[in-house]
Amino acid sequence: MAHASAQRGKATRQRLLDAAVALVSEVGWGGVSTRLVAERAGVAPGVVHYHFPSVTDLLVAAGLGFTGDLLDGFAAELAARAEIGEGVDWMLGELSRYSGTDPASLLVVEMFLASTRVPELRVRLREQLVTFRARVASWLTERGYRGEDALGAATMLAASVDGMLLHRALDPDFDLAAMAGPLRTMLGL
Amino acid sequence: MAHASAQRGKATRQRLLDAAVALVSEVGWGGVSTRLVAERAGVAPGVVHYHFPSVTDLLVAAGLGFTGDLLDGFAAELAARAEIGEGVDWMLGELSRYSGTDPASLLVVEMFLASTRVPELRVRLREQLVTFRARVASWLTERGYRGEDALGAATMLAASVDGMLLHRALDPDFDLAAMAGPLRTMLGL
DNA sequence: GATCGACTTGGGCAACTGTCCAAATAGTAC
DNA sequence: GTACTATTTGGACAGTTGCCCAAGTCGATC
Repeated sequence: MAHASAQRGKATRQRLLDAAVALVSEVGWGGVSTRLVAERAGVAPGVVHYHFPSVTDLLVAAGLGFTGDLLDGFAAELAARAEIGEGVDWMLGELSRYSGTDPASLLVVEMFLASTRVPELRVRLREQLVTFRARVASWLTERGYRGEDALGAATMLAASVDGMLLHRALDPDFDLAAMAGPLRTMLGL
Repeated sequence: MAHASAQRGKATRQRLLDAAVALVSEVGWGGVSTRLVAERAGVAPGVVHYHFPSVTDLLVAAGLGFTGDLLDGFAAELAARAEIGEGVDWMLGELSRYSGTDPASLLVVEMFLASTRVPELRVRLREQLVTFRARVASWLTERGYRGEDALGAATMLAASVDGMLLHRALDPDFDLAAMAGPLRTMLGL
């Protein structure tokens, strides 16, 4: 092999990314420090700036990796449903697994917020979102969506999901089941 | 008068609250420091801890004051509309004034996020939200909402609004007008 | 053996943080 | 004048921050 140290380096880099994902959820985007992420990854503080130009760069890379995987998985699951109603049911079931205060939800909201202050993050997160909306829209169309604007409905759907997560974080009694009616009505079911 | 200094004190306190509201939007909840907020308010750093036990207490008080006023105004405007359709139109028009990256929107999202780590903030912000949802639900009912669960619809509506703000922050091309269709359908119009 | 490259270490640096507090200020009451 | 209260000042304190870097480790190659 080329260099064994290069392989170890890749592994270290990945551990830093994983640690960053976990820590953004726990202490917030701005609460992740060089030493904290290094300790969590089990490496010396200096390693962080060897693998990444700055702490922000590490957080951007880690966050985008996470949301990219999340959206891909979400779109793939939707694609596996033969009817829109089935998809909505699956979606609400899936949504119930995210309390709004779980690590994944917190990371997503942190990224929305950080993207207003980190231009590169905003651009790339937007790309992921635009792609996702398009995939949902074509899924709707292929399943016989009867409304005029499938992309509009997909956009509304994606925004609603994040809004519900946001409100669920605040309100443990948030009635997710009660959302099924309005959601189905919105999609013409 | 009792004490002129007490009156000056109240004014200073208010300037600190105003400065905190502005700064949370600009630099984020975690980015507001003692000296930064003092400088913005035009006072010495020590004043902050004279009027508030901690910087967090200042931020909580400032944020809750802002969202309380915002939700009150929003509910009052809705109440002034005779029909649900009118209310939705007004809402979308109002929403277009919030880009998602404007100070008010950013403050709201910052508060959602901070509330996951500041218990007192979560409890009181939730109270404001629950009250707001109830006001919207009774507004819907009084205007002849035909669905089964007005509170569910109000909850979905409030969550959707915040979700749209979140997504609009990321995507300047977010088509608000295209949301009118799905929204009206959701409310049975 | 020696040499090379990639990676890792741990400490140094200036700048910043929240909180505290002795001292100063100023308006009110006697 | 003195006494009292409320507010304000600016510096002190220990702790943390991002980033940097000389020195070190370690496996691969000659």
